[in-house]
Amino acid sequence: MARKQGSHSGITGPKVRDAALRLFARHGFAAVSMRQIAAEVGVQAGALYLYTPDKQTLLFDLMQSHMSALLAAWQAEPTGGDATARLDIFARFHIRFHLDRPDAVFLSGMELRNLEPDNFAQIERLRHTYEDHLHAILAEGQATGSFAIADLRLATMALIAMLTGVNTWYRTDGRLSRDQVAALYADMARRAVTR
Amino acid sequence: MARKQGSHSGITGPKVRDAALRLFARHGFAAVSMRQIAAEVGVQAGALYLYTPDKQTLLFDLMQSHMSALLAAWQAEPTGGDATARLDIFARFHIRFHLDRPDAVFLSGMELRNLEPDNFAQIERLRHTYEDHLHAILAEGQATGSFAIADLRLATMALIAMLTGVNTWYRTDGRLSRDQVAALYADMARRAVTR
DNA sequence: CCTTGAACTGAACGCCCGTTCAGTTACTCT
DNA sequence: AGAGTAACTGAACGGGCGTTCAGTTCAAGG
Repeated sequence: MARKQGSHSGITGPKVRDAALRLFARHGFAAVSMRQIAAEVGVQAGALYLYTPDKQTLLFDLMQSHMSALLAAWQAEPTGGDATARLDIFARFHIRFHLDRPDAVFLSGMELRNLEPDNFAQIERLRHTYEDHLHAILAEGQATGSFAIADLRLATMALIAMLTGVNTWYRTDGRLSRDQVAALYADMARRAVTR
Repeated sequence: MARKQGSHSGITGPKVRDAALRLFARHGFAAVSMRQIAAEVGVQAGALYLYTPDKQTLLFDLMQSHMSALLAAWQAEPTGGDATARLDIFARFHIRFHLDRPDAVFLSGMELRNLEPDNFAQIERLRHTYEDHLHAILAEGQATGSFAIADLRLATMALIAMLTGVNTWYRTDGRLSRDQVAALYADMARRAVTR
C-alpha cells in the first residue's frame, strides 16, 4: 500500500510534529522511538524522514518553534506604562502563555541536554533574549525607584523560575482559573521586588 | 579475569550509585545504558546486577535517597522563632541543600516520568511531605498576620519553584557565593508573601 | 488516457539495549 | 592446605533502535 487518498503532506507534517511534541514531553526524547511517533501519526517509520532529516532535528525544530513563538507573542503585548505595570503585564503574559502550551514548555525546559552543541547554543540564545526582556523591566524599575532589588540578574532568574513553575502543578480542572493564577503570580512577583 | 584484589562490594556499590547519578543527571535516564555506567565504574555490565535488581530500581533508589536526605536534613534544622524567621531558615536551608547536590536535584526533578507508577507515588509522597513543611510556615505566618497570602497552596508552589530554580543558573565560579545567594533568595521569598 | 511525481510501504542495514548465567578468580576461614 | 564464597567476566539472549531505499500506490496535469 502507499498513500490512501488526496495530498497529505500539509496534514501529515503537522501531525508528525504534534505527535513528537506530545510523546517527547510525556516520556522524554531518548525514550521515544521514531516507530512510536510514526504509529501515533498512522504511518510507517520511514515516512517520517519526508518531514525531518533526523530525530535530533525534529527535537530542535520543536524547541526553536516554541522559543520563537514565545518571543513573537511577547512582542505583540502592549508596551506602555511604568515598570510596575510592565512587570504585571509580563507576569500575566508569561503565566498564560506557558499554561497554554505545557508540552512545549516541558520539552524546552527538560531536553536541552539532548541537543547537539550548535543547536543548544541557538536555543540558549533565544532563552537569554527572553530573559533580557524581564531584566530590562526590573532594571528600569530599579532606576526609577519602583523596585528595590539587591541583585538584578538573580532577581530575573528567580522570577522566571517562580512563574514557569506554574506548569508543574496547575491542572485545568483545578479550583483556580488560568487568569486567577496569572493574577496571583503577578502579585507575588511584584511584591518580591518591591520595597 | 575476575576481581583483582581485596573485598570490593563496599567500594563498588557506592561507585555504581555515584556513576549512575552523574550520568543520569547529565544525559537522562533513558539515554544512559548500563554498559556506560559499568564502564565509568570500571566493571562489566553484568556486575552491576550484584548491586541493583534492575535499571529502574537504580533510578528509584537514587531519588528515594535524595528525598529522604532532604527531609532528614530539614528535621535537623533549628525550629524556633516566628513565621518570618522560620521562612528565612527554610529558604536558606533549601538553597544551600540544593546547591550542594545539583545532580540529585536535577535527577529528582526531571526523571519522575521515568518511574513506574508505584515508585512515582512514593517519591511524590516524599515531595509532598517536604512542601507541607513550607506550607505550614506560610499558614502560621498568615494566621499571625506576618504574611498576607492570597492563596496558600499557590504561594507554597511558587516559592519552592523560585528557590529550586537556583540550580539552573548558579555556577560555583560565579560572582556570588553560596551564602550570598541563599540570603538574596530568602529576602525575595519573604517579600513575596509579606504585606 | 497516459505520464509524472508526491506520499508512503515494508524490508533490510548494522548496532546497541537490559538482563542472565556458567565459569573464573582471589580472598577468607578453618 | 583445602574448602567455600564474594566479586566479577565474557558471552549470549531476544529485541528494539535510527536510518535508508527500492518499490508501490494514487491524485493530478497535459
